[in-house]
Amino acid sequence: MPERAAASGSDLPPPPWSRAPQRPPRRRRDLLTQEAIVDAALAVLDEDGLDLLSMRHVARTLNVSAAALYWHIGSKDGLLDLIFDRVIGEVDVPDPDPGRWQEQLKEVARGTRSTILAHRDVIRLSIGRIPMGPHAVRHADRVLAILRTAGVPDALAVAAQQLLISIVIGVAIDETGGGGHPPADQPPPHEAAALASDYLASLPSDRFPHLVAVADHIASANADERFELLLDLFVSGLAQRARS
Amino acid sequence: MPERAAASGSDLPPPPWSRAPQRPPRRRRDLLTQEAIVDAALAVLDEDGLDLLSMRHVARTLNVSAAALYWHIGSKDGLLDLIFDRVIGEVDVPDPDPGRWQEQLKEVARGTRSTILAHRDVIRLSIGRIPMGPHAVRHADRVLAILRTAGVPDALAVAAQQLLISIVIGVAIDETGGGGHPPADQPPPHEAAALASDYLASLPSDRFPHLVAVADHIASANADERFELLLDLFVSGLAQRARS
DNA sequence: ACCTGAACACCGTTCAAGT
DNA sequence: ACCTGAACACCGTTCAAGT
Repeated sequence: MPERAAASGSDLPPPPWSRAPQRPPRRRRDLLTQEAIVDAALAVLDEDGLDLLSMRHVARTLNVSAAALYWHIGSKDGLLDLIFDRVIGEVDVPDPDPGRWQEQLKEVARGTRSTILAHRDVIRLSIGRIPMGPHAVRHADRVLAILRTAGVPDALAVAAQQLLISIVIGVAIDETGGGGHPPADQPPPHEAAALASDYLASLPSDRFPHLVAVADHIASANADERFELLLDLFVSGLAQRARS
Repeated sequence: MPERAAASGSDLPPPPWSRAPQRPPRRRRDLLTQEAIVDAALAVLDEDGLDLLSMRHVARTLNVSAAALYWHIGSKDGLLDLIFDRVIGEVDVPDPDPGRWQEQLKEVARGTRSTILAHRDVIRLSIGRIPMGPHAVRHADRVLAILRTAGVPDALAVAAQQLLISIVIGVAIDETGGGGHPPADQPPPHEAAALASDYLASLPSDRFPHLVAVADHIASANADERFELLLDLFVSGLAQRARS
């Protein structure tokens, strides 16, 4: 685990429609800081899931009244914005090495996937949030660096950078099916997979011939391999375009 | 818009860990039906968004007490399961035409994308839900039919079917950034895009040289084109694997 | 300047009681 | 069998009041 990228300081101009107030990092010897609140909230997110992430719960964690949080983070949405950017900061992107750009892209994708899986519910939180905090901006710049330094034309580089994220998120969503913090009473991941393929195999094969025929392939499907397959299709296809 | 696939009747065995009770479609001349509740809830989802989709709200829509819903759908999670499967049923999958399998895969992807964009918040609702209702099962079988009839080996077909969904969802999430039903006070989609690229262009170019350099490409990026690019990379790469 | 307590308008769900 | 009303334990947010 790399330490959180500290370079992108908070001295940037505020992104548009930002919902968290800009507060100096620490004034006196107060109990609360934006950072401390984000820490606590992220812990709740990881341990209890998004559904149990309430202002009151986070406040209880910090031995503070719920209303106290509002002075620092403005609103729950503001807090979620901060959490999102914090998590983005956890994935590190290598300095460009033009000869290895295809492999570097894959490394970024793998890193992104693994931090998503480390904070499974961040994916639900991220939907509808345009990533434009300091860490998000830094991340985008560094991925673009890999592509542009390798000679990928700008328009294609922009598309590739955005598609890469989409791909990783899409696959991660599929993988958290049944996993993550279940909405209610779902069984644990592997048991769910077993139940699922049992169910598929039990379906009437005259109505669903193909599904029943491949039920065992579904059961034995490996998420890592599938992800690598997609990365391969994407990156090698991209390289082909970049050449022409 | 095709009518909802009616073939997959409710005479299937219940999927594992189903959270909605199985109720006969309509007993007497009661006020409520599972179907009527799903209709109402889907309307609320489309018009007001997931955050405003509450049992009480749906019940108000139907001139019924909130508690009345529970007899029919068991829980809110059960209702969300039913909505999810209903929406899946809206995308239609063509009968296999082996000579055109690559184009058919793309058609399915485009159809899935457009029904997601027609029910933008369904994507948030879908996370963590394993699609295994009658419509989901039918959908999977028909996509597998296209692949297997074309001679794609089973293991690859299963991977391709799952990756195709992941890809579409991933791209759709990216597109609903700022759109959908905003968490709170975000600006409308195109205004948000303008604000975003203005912000990117305003960043210090010594710290984010690549991002600033391509800010205009980001502003003029076309979601449809990007989607088609990804489809092309995916499907043609897949065809290549299938041949070897 | 930073934080508390109480209040407002909501939630999902249960459960006795009605018909 | 189907539905209501009231209740329980929660929410996010605001706001006067304290220090």
